Amino acid sequence: MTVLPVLPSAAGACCSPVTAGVLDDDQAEALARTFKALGDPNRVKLLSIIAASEGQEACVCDLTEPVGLSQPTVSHHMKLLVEAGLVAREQRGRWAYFSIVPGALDSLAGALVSR
Amino acid sequence: MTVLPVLPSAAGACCSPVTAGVLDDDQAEALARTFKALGDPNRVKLLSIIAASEGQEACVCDLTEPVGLSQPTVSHHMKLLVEAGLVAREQRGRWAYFSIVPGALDSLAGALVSR
DNA sequence: GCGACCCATCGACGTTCGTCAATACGATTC
DNA sequence: GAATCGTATTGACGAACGTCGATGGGTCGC
Repeated sequence: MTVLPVLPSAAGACCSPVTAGVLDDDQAEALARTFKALGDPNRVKLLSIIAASEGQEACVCDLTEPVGLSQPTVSHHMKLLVEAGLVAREQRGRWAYFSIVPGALDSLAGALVSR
Repeated sequence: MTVLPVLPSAAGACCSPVTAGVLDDDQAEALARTFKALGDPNRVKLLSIIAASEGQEACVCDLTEPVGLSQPTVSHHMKLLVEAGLVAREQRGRWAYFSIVPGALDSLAGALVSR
């Protein structure tokens, strides 16, 4: 099926910049949840590795070695990135391919820009 | 003294987008440190309150009530935002005024944009 | 100088996070 | 079906985080 868990948080975040008025609790929490997913060096690095890979996708086996973490730990980080709506997971055969959700980072950047 | 701890992280982050290749450990850690500062709903809200205030600045006394936290907790959050280079602290009389560092959020957004 | 005021720091507490080894699950191959 | 491979989940542990009350340290007005 590969249904993408596109969170309403990301959609809501794109239209309410931090500097455009006082955010309500839901908006602030949605934004913080996404930023928290980027609040770990290994997850940031994982994201950049995927973006720099062939066809913007990579499997866990490609990610374990560059970050120097165990396979379960990488799988855990990837789960968080998927739940944050930043990365999509697609099962092909016995490999799981991860790719960056198009526009996810851009909409997040839109929540930071002053105008 | 009011020396602003302008972190090299912010400067480094502006020129190395996540999607422009595999980040090295220092770049990833610098980015993650900034994102972690935004990984709490109350800090995101504090940031928006400051941005929406008169003259883009506010004192702790203005911030305590909107977020519903105690004064020491707000002070703690503000310290983290200052250390992340997102907010500047200026002591005027017995009040401490906080303001958003110009361009800080924009450069952070630049680290997210795909191009 | 003495209160009153605003803010930062300290110590403490419960919660969440990052990590791993061990194990379980699903798909492929024989 | 059995063995193998890639990945996810579980359980456990120490570390870091968010929060508060209590306290300390400047600054202003009396």
